[in-house]
Amino acid sequence: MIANDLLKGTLRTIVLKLLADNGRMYGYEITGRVEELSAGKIKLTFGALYPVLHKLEADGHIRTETEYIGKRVRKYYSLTETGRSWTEKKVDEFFDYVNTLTYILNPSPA
Amino acid sequence: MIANDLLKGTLRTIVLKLLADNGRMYGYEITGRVEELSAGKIKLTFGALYPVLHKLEADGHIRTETEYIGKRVRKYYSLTETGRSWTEKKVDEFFDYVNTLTYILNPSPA
DNA sequence: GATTATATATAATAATCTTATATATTTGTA
DNA sequence: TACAAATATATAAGATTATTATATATAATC
Repeated sequence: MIANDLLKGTLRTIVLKLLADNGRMYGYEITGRVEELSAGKIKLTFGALYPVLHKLEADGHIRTETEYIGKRVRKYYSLTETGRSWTEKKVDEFFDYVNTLTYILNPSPA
Repeated sequence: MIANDLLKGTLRTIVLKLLADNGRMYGYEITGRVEELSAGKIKLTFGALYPVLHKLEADGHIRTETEYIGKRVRKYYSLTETGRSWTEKKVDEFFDYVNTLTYILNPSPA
């Protein structure tokens, strides 16, 4: 498992990108997908996920639909229009930051 | 300037790596070097830097020497033995995390 | 003489993540 | 059929970490 302090700041971007790629997802599904895609290296806990989802919704980046599977409520999250363009921006920012840091952290830069 | 939320979790690693590459540095110098190496994209503020330096010192990863330049005190920070190996570990962890996230955030993964 | 750059540092606040807790349904197994 | 495990939501207390504001002082430049 990767040192979790690195997750900070990128969690939101991960969630946004997953929704962009998969249309709509529910919370439990998201944590599972992250664990799967990261080969178990990233564990996204609910205590971190739900505040992020609620914040994104409050900011208008995602919307929710509630469905019943039997008697159980399932809450689907999907991107809004603004959320979609914001996701692109966030992903670009991440790679931009990685390029900068790669330069700084590269083995013995002359 | 890069969205600063990405700085979280990596600030400590940046500081450690700079000290590994430059032997010893003082606070003001570190902020300048980060701005220089990142072409102004990363602004490391003092309010963030000093708590990190003091924490690293308290944890035994760095040590300090005080010198007088005229009447002005200058405090140099340098890595300890444990700090040096810890730096390598932290840098490796960063690149490991980047690889994982690059996979997740890559444009439309099938 | 005034401003800018150099140099340290703390405190209040905000944002974000971890860990613990609560609740309830569905499925699989012994 | 009873129990455990998996599915599914969510909040709250606490810890960590960064932002912004503030304080202090010297050296250099205009």
